[in-house]
Amino acid sequence: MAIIFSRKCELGIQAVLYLSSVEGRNVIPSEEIARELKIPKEFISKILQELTSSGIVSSKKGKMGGFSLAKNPNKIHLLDIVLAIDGSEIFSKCVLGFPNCSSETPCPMHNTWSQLIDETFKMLNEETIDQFKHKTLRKIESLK
Amino acid sequence: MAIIFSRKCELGIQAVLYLSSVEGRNVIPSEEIARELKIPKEFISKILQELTSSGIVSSKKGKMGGFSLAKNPNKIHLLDIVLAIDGSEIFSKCVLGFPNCSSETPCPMHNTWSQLIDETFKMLNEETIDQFKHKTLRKIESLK
DNA sequence: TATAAATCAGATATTTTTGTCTGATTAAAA
DNA sequence: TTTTAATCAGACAAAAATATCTGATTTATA
Repeated sequence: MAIIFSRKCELGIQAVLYLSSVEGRNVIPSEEIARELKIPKEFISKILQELTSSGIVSSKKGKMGGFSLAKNPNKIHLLDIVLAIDGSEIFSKCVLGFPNCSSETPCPMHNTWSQLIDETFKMLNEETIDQFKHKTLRKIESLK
Repeated sequence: MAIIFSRKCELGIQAVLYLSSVEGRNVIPSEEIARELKIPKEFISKILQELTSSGIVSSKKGKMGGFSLAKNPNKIHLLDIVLAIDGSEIFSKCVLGFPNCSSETPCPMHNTWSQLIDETFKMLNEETIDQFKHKTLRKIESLK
């Protein structure tokens, strides 16, 4: 099966969007994120640990601890999360899997594909997570 | 890691492009395809079997047997190969992995992503493999 | 008709991804 | 100061994707 982002990346984005959508609270325990997004607690806390170490999320240990965004949501781009979890390979890798694909020795699909990937990159790089707040709230609601 | 097409799909496209690029020969044994594309013979013949059963490639058993395209290369679209191997999920699946994503209950990225996926679909659906012949020949050459 | 060269089917092995568990550590609050 | 509720690290388990192996079958040709 073809996929775009790894499952970890999908859930990482979901969790960051969730953190950006809750207002007036300091930190959110992973139990709540898991419950609201209907995903396993252990898995999402693993992912949030990764995002903590890459500086997108920050964590507070101990009782009353949990996770929060490490910076202003208008400074967090979707691209940051994708790069932190899935890396940059998707933007450089040959779509047909040829080992030495480049503009010098392009694969048959190289040019057409580059355009699509460039657009995707731009979108992920331009969109910041604060732009999704209302959409996220609606989506969380629809999961109930 | 993020991916677009599965490895099987990448190699399936490579193999079909290879078959479309050889001229004046009836069938090509998987050993030759594997050698030219520098990939394992057993794996590519497994993939070609799948493409045979979906009518894109045809096979001839026994001595002097091998694989060939089942139809005119200007009738084979990239999309055909993708659908045969990876299925259609990539075109309908929620990019953030939400279970119930649709235009009624869209995820935050739904609209932006739909546009990119539509463009990708169009490209795969419009391009036929005969259009890649010269590019394929050059690429094969670069692998040597 | 025997041999050689190929596909093909199914089983098995390996690797990667996904998900779970356990226990250590931390910090708030009773 | 003890209990409780949380992160965090690392090991482990399960599932999926990727790759290999074996042997049966098919067919051309010597």
